[in-house]
Amino acid sequence: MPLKPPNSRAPNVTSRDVARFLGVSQSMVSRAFDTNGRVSAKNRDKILKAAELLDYRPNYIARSLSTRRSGIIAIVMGSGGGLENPFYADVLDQLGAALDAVGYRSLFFRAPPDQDVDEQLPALRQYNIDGVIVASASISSRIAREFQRDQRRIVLFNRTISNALVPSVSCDNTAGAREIADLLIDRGHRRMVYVAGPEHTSTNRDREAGFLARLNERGLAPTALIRTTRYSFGAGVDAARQAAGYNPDAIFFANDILALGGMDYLRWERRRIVPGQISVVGFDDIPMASWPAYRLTTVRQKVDEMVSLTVAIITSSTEPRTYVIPGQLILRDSVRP
Amino acid sequence: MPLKPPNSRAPNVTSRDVARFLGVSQSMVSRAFDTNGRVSAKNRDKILKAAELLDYRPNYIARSLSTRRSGIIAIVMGSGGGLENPFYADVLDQLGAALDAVGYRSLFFRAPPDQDVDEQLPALRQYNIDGVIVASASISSRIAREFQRDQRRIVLFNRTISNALVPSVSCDNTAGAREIADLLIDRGHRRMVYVAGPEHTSTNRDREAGFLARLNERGLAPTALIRTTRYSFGAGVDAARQAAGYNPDAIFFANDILALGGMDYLRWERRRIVPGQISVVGFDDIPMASWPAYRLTTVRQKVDEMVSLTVAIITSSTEPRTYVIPGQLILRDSVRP
DNA sequence: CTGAAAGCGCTAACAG
DNA sequence: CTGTTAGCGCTTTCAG
Repeated sequence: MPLKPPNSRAPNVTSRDVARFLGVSQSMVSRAFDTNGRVSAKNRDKILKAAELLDYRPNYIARSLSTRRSGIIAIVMGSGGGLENPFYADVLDQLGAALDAVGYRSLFFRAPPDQDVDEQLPALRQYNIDGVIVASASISSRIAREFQRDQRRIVLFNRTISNALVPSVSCDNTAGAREIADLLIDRGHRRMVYVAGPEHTSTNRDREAGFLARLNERGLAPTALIRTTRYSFGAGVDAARQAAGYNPDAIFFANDILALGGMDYLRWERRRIVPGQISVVGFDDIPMASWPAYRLTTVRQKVDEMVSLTVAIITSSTEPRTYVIPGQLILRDSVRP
Repeated sequence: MPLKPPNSRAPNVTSRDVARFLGVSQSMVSRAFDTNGRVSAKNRDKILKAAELLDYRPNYIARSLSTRRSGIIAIVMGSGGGLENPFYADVLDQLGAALDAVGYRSLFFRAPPDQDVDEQLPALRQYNIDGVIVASASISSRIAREFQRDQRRIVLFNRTISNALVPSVSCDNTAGAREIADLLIDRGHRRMVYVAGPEHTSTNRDREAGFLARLNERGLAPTALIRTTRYSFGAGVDAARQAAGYNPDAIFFANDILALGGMDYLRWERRRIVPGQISVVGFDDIPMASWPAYRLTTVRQKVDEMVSLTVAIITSSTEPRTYVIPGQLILRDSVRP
């Protein structure tokens, strides 16, 4: 706990105050706030009214101390590849809203760049977190299991762990990438380069594998494979610069933000016509992908579906296992007809 | 607290366990974890080691119950005008990081669209929140004061309340807008329209007032003033469509995301050359503003400075008052030379 | 259905 | 410096 002056008495109204006010026992007040606490309808009513009158609200901290639950879900994101990617800003926004809707609060954690969240998780225990959603960051299965053993829910968002058993929901990155391979080949491209995202991310692994596998199945190989170390606009322009050296007729970027950077580089630095001279494709379908200046062809991740599932797992209203949601190819104007 | 099964005993190791293990008192263990608790160096050492050995960590919930502090700061954003504006994604990211750095955690709250956060604040009390940062949402001064009286810190980020006394840090929106007025006039524009953001936001009020005032001082008046109801790309294109009817030679949008939408509309729907036929200006300097496809002239908000100040107020390491940080005019290519 | 009593795990006087 | 003793505000047996 940080640097804080001692506390001055700002006495809150407690359940005991309400009890005294009404001349009933404190535990009855407690029960009145429990949906299935045994209290006569009449008394519950009386208590709820008095509570309102006295401006009483149950203190979650105290409740949490005895129940070992907090009503709080932690959302963990890497600080590299987190909010700086608009896709995850959207994910965070939607997750927060969905969690809110079922009565949970979200505690927002950031994992240090290029480090998994193993360090952070034990700390979460200190807050009696009910569950954690790990998005855009990785975690070891050992830590994950340990967490689960503690009756805490965990779900990986767009991440998977080799050793299964820890539930996850992600986009079908492999299939999406395969579709893109087909699209590009069918449109007559033969000099294709793949711009990979950070190596340790499972999204990149799957997209890369899917794309390459499909190329191979159709008797082709990528002209080059370029690696970036982060998902950012800047990394996209750097990658495109390198890619340009191979004189490609199409570039598939591991995600949209990379693709946008690449596209801008090609158009404004190299004066290339997209898609006239070169096609570019991304993945995610972030808002900017549909902006008129880009009209990027991409694969949409169905975030709303993914979010509902994630929250359903957290609330135990669906089976905790691996879910893979198909993406949706969005044809716009960055690939030649 | 949401729907959750009862809890199964997953007994945590407590300070008492450590005490017993070492044959010292439980309170000594507690003190050992308090930076200025009176414990002999030797004993503290022993305790810290034993704690590590037993994998003991202080339970923040229990601590919070007795200290009435939580080490948690709430960040409140409106769901309209929150994360969907990249500016606030960045703010959230930086606030989170800065808070982390001083040992605080951030609880993320969203205010329902077009509603102030008055409803939410009392709920925060239930979590023993140490403070709250209100960004992109409004709050009544009554509620704010009540919160402060409770020894809780509050700071408004880019929002101000007529009745001062609640600390805030914001960009000098008025001055920034005046600079833009000067820029546009100096570059010879005479048919200028202002595209306003949502009426109830203080950022918009100040930008609008500054722009109009400066125009007036220089003997000019806007050709039109168009109102939007949200800060979004889509709202920007709609506004530009209306603006086009007035045949303006420059449009100042209340913020960047609006401006980007407007620019794309003008270029791709109306085939206008920016800035050849029409100039456009925004405010904020979000990452996309510098993308080659846009090169938007705008006023940069110094987010890092604003964030440091905000956190400093929260940690009481600086005087809680109104801070106004000057913005910085960023000249790019969307205004004619 | 209702009340009394015993904690949840920690901090904070208060003596020694 | 160290141990003892009360709570923080709520949930949860357990009797009645």
